[in-house]
Amino acid sequence: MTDTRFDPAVADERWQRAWTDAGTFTADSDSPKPKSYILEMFPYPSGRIHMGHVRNYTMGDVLARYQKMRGFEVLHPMGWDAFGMPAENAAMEKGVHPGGWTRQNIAQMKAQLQRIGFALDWTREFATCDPEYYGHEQALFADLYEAGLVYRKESTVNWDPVDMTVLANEQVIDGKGWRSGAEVEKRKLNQWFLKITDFADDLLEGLGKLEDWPEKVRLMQENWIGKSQGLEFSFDLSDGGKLPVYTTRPDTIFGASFCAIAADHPIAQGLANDPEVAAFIEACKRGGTKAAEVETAEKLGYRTAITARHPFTGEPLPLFIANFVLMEYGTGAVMGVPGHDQRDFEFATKYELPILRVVATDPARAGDPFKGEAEAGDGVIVNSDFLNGMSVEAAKQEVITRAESGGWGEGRTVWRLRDWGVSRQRYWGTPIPFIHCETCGVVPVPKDQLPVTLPEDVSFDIPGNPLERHPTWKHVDCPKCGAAARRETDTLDTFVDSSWYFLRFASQPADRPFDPEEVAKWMPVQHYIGGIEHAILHLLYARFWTRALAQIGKITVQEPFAALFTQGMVTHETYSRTDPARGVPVFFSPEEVNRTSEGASLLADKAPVEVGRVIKMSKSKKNVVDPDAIIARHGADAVRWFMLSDSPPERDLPWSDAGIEGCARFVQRLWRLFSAYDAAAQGEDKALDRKTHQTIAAVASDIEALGFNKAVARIYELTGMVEKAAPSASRSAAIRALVHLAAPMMPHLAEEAWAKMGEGLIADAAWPAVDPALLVDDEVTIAIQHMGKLRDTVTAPKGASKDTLEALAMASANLQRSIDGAAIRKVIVVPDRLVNIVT
RNA sequence: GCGGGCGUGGCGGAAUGGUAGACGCCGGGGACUUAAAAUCCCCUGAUCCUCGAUCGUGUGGGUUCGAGUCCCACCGCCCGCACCA
Repeated sequence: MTDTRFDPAVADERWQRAWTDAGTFTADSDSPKPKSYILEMFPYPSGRIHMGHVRNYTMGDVLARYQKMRGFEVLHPMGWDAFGMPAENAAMEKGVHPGGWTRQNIAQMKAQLQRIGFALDWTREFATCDPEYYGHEQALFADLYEAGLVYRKESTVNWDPVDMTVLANEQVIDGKGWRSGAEVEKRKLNQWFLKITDFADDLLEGLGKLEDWPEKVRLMQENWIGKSQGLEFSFDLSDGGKLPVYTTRPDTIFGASFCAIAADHPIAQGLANDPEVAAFIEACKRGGTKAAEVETAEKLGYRTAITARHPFTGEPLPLFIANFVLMEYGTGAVMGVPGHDQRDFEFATKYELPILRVVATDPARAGDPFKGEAEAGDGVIVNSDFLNGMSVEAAKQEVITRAESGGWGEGRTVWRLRDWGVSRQRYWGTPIPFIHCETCGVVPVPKDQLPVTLPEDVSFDIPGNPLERHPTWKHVDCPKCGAAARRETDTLDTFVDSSWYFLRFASQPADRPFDPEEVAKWMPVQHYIGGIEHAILHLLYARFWTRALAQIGKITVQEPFAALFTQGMVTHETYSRTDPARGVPVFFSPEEVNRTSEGASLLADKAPVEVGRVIKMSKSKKNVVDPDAIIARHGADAVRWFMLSDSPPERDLPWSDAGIEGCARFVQRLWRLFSAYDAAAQGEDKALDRKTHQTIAAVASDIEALGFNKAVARIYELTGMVEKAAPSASRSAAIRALVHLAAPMMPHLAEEAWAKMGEGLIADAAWPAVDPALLVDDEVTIAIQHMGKLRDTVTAPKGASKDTLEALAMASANLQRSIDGAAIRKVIVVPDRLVNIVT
């Protein structure tokens, strides 16, 4: 072989075409092989692939290629989460159509992904904005409506009066619309909801079985679902009314010294004809909802003339309207127990209300004063009549039992999770397939009329929903009575689109969303890989949607993703200078900067720039490296190798020029080694055989555990050893093994090498078999310790007896010098490991 | 405030309670070359140094023959949630 350099510019494209032509990665549902479904979170088509995508998809790609080599029929698809606001923003800013803009972005990004050589089944590609896709989604939505899992209700939303649209909470910044900057209003609108709360218990329960999900994500979902158990009961009010409250601490009921209701509680509203009350309610509304504001906000209350009668003592408790009580949670009213709730403590201190101790560490301390804060911890109930001496847990039960038998309250489970509002006053989304008729009410669009497609002729020159003001689109006849009716102009939250796409990848008949039997062959997804930012919303919605479809009999699987992996971000240091006039940093991109080991300077003026922290690549900090440029320069395999090296996949990966250059060098180094392959070499090299087989086994288990950085390190080790080895049959076998080990990670290089030493495509080859006999060394290094400190090492045969090892150790001069004649009290021998002498 | 994670060389990081720093990057020295690139070899935690020794995994304790790893307390950084009764 004469090639001394591997040329990715030629090889990458050659093998990408070879895989496409052979249909290498086309998944066959009818294959008798065991199935493996590998999925990465599909991208939003923003226009460019970024390093985060490359890292995400490289990990999935290694798994997919490895699984294929292990004999699995692999489904590894790709598509586009194509609806959403950026397309409408582009339409407004550039005067382009959202559809055209999105399609163009998809074409660009697909070409980019193909240049990285991912083992994707492109025959299953789709975009959520394809009418074929969202039409099936509309059908599923209608099915869920029929099953009672979709409903409409009036709810309060964030309304941007300038853009004339509903905003998600995340789009409200300091009370203003993120685009328009206008003061956001609270509006009551009729909205579509999905009944996710029906599944709250099941979604929570299911988390316990997701053993291959990160603990962190499970906890985040658990907190989000927010199950709490307590007592709901009613106070009799002095004005003759009743006040239902909810508490998780019924055990502290004897410590209650006031009641408080939310500003938008009906009782507070009823008092609002008093101008003082009205003013207080207004003041509460003005209070910000931002985390920082909430934390520092003072507890404020308005004392009404009403009192509430304590259910056990009969004491009258003052009723306050308070700014810290939320109408959305529980009953919008609380009993205040200042001794054992920090908020109530602050409130009681300000308004000089009694602070009673009803829980103490032991009964003798029932009179202890509080030390400036509430005591929310466990203990024994005191100062509480019949509850005295009980544990907190027992007292909770006792109070609930008495309330239930007395008929004035009952045990209740309350969830933090709310039903999922899916209405968006937007154009670029799935039209909600319903028609509003004066006489028939809300009528689903008949299935044979789906999809309800988006009109093409829309304008974005003025704010608001283009569907709403389209001249003809919304005017339709009622499917039931035929009278003139109005089409729903809201579209679905794009999270709906991503809640079932993995099912459509598994099976895509034309006439139905998916085929249940086909889906059952592939689901659940074996490895789902994506960013931690989707820990709650997307992953919770997808789990819910899967359950909902199972409940209405569409599928049998309950959990969509058997294992979840959340990968770290790709980061880069930042380069900046402080603008002397405005005092703010001005950032420079890596291309504008000359980075040396000492520091960094701007290429333009040679003057230094400040090297900032290593943070996530972002346009605003200009610390972005474009994958295309890197691939053009170093080839796809070097980039893939970099993505897998060094950092554990769940942690952040700092990008560096030196790092990618090192990877490119290693690609060439491997190429030289592969080029030196000699099929005819003779002779055995037992040590190398051992190393080869140990490496094959270790790389396999590392990949299976997604420990790509460790697999990479082992490949480096074996490479080093093979390079130093003399020619032999063992060395040739090691080189062949290395091609296989490299194949999932550096597929183009591996194919190029395999073309010269093997048959067919390495992508189709089997993972090399391991000889168990070669996995164990016949010689081991034994550590010789004195008092646990290393004094010497010695080589011994594997499995040597304890006596042999002890004798070997005692013969060590270094050990004897350390012992220095002291009496030996104990000898610890760990076979094949160490000998420790205790004196 | 609540919940979670992480602290190991100049850097990214290895290490079933058993030789800390595998592997990579950076750096230093050398070989080859007219020269450079490429490649190859050696060194590279700190201190004292001749063998070798001492110290060393955020800090302080503890368990153990032996602790980066287990336990307790603390410090720092990062992430998520947050007036959820």
